[in-house]
Amino acid sequence: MQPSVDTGLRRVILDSTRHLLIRDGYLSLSMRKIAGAIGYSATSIYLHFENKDALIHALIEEGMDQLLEALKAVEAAHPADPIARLQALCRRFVDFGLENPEYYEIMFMLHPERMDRYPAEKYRRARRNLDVIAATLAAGVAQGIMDMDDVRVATSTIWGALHGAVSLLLARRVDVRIDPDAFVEATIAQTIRGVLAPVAPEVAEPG
Amino acid sequence: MQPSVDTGLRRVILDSTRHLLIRDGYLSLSMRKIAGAIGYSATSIYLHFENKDALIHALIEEGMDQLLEALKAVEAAHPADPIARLQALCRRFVDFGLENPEYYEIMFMLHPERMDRYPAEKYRRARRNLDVIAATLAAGVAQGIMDMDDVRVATSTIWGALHGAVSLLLARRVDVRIDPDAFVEATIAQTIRGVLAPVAPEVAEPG
DNA sequence: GCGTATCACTTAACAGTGTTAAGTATCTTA
DNA sequence: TAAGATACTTAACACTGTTAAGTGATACGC
Repeated sequence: MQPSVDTGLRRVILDSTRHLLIRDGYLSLSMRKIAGAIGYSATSIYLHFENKDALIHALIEEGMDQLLEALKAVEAAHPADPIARLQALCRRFVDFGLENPEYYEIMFMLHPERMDRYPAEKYRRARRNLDVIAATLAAGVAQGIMDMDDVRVATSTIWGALHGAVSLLLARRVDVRIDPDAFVEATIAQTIRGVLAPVAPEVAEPG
Repeated sequence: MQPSVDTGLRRVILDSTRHLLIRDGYLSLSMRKIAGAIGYSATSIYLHFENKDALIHALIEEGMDQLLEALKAVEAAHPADPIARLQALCRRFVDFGLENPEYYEIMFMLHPERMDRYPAEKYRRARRNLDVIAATLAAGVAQGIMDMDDVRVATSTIWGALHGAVSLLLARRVDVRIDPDAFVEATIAQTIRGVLAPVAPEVAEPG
């Protein structure tokens, strides 16, 4: 589909588009604007990307990889305690969204219909991020400190809760009288609580 | 701003726009398309609405009122038990989103920047929906069967979790191997669990 | 060296968008 | 009957993504 040889311009387009996206937002991102920024005609972009959606897809992939890297780092930093790891993963996900709002928007807030149907292969790429959470939940269940009906479903509900919090914050839909940090804290706390195993009632705590 | 006398055309525009929105989606909604549907020129719409955003705002208000009505009905159906009421409210919210995806999209998934700044008065209108949840939480706390640091924050986190679930489902971002109903069930269950008061440990259950 | 093909790009254009300025009937009122 | 308001229209502007056709340079086979 794309020319197998990377002429260099493809890379330039990607970098420039990312820059414009972060600076001006997705809404004002146009092919002609990108073209102007790189000093080429708008149609030259079509020599390197099938259409605008394909260009955005490429950026989404970059964002997914970036997020995965961040989550992997968190995972490595908390090898022992799945609860602490889950908490740190949640926080990192939320922070990623709040720190990269334009990236988060194209990654998670655009409809597949609005985008050209997001190809299955790229869905898989996105799902790798969830796998980090799923692995943490599985570890928690294995250690007996977490409890849930289905790890896969729980992974998605956690993701949903975090995504809801991030997208409401980004859209400035949360009541201004509520401190955003408190909102995030409460969301994560509720998320963690939802998967904790109930304290074993028959065994008295030592001391 | 708008002519104080409702000429009738304003109402026709609103009805036709709602119809087109539901049938074809927000993405393909254009002023000329609306104009064609009502048999007037596109510019005639501007005699009744300041711009496209104002027209969408009017539909959002309708949607908010519709949702409020639904939530109020749920509230009335569960006057005694705040937990059952909260559960029913959550389900009704999710169902509203899934049953009215196009409405839900303009109501909750459009950015305020993307829209003309959503006027404060209308934010208040939207917030009335949350007040129903907040009142239920307050009732639960008063009865000692719910527990949370801050009712307002908890209201928003619940809303966030539900909104996350709905928007992921609408965007078809949830793993296809996961049953949507199970996903919704788990989300609501987790949401409820997050606000329940811990079972008093010193009092043994009867039997 | 010559002709041809290919590559990387351009210009021009199409069909669409929201929106504004100016024009035109019709109906009301002094 | 003249003036003015009302409710609409047409034409146009500046933008959008995208495609078809054209251009100039470079590479390649003979």
